[in-house]
Amino acid sequence: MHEEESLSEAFWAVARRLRHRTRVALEPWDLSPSQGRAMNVLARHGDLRLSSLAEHLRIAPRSATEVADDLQQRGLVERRPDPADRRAVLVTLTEHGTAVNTEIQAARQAASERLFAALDPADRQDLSRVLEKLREDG
Amino acid sequence: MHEEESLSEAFWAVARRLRHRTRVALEPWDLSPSQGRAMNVLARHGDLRLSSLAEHLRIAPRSATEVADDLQQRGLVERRPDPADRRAVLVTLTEHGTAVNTEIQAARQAASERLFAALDPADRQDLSRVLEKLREDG
DNA sequence: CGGATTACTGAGGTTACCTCAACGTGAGGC
DNA sequence: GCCTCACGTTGAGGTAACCTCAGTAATCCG
Repeated sequence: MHEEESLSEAFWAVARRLRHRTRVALEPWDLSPSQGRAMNVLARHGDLRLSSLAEHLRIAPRSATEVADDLQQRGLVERRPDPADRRAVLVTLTEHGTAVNTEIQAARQAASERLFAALDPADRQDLSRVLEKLREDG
Repeated sequence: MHEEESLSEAFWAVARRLRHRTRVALEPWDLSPSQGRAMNVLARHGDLRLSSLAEHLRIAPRSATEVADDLQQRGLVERRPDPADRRAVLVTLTEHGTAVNTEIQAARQAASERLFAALDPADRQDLSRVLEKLREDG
C-alpha cells in the first residue's frame, strides 16, 4: 500500500534496466548520443539545415558542425547546399545512413522488447494505457 | 493494437519527462551524478570504505577519492580510519550530509510524484504491479 | 549598399570521468 | 622481522562530448 513511495522508484529501476539493454545493443555502432539522435531526427525529417539540426539536438551550432562532420566521414550523412538559400546547408541521411539507422532502431527495439516480452497481454495493455496518460498531460 | 512498437517508445518518453523533472529539482545542490549517488549509497550502508564506495558507484578508486574529497569539503561526508584495518578509510555521511540527503530524496520524490499524481488510484495500482514484474525477472 | 544570417574554423575551457606510476603506511604469511 | 601485498592518496596526463568566443566567407534582404 505504500505504492506512493515506490512508483517512481520502480519506474527508475525499470528504466535503468532498459537503458542498460539498449546501450549494450547500440555498442556495435559506436555513435555518440548526439550522433544517434541526429540519425533519427534526419530519418524523420528527411532534410535539415545544420542550424535546425542543432536545435533539435539541443546542442550549439558549433557542435552540430562536428557531429555532421563525423557522420559524413562515415558515409552516413551528406551535405548539400540548400537550393532556397545558398548560405545554408542541408544534411540528409545517405542510403547507407538510412539502412544503418533502420538497423539501429531494430536493435534498440529488440533490446527493449525483450524486457517487455515477459508481460502477458493484459499487463501490456495496462502499461501501455497508463504510459500514454503520463506521456501527455502536464 | 500496435502497442508492440509503442511500449518501449512510450516508456522512454515518460522516462525523459521524469528525468527532466528530477534534474531540475536537484539543481540547487549542484552535485555531480556520482556525488549524488554516493550520498545515497552511504545513507543506506552507513559506513563504507573508499574502495567499496568506488565499486558501488562503478568508478575508479582514483575518482572515488575525488568524489569523497569534494563531499568532505562541503561537510557532507567525513573520513575516519577503519578500526579493523588502519590502511583503510571509512566514509560516512555527517549529520549535515544526512539531512541534505533527506532533502534531496524528498525533492526527487516530489518531482517524480507530481508526474504520477495525475493518475487515478486504479492506474497507479496497475502501473505499480506491472513495473514490479518488469523489475525483477530476467 | 549595409547589416543580418548561415555555416566553417581555430583556440581554449569544462565536466566527469579514465589510466598509469609512485608513495607512505599498515596487514599478514612465514 | 622481512617480504609482499593491499589501501588510500597524489600527480600527471588523457578522453569524450560538449561549451563559448572570435573571426572569415558567402549570401540574403530591406
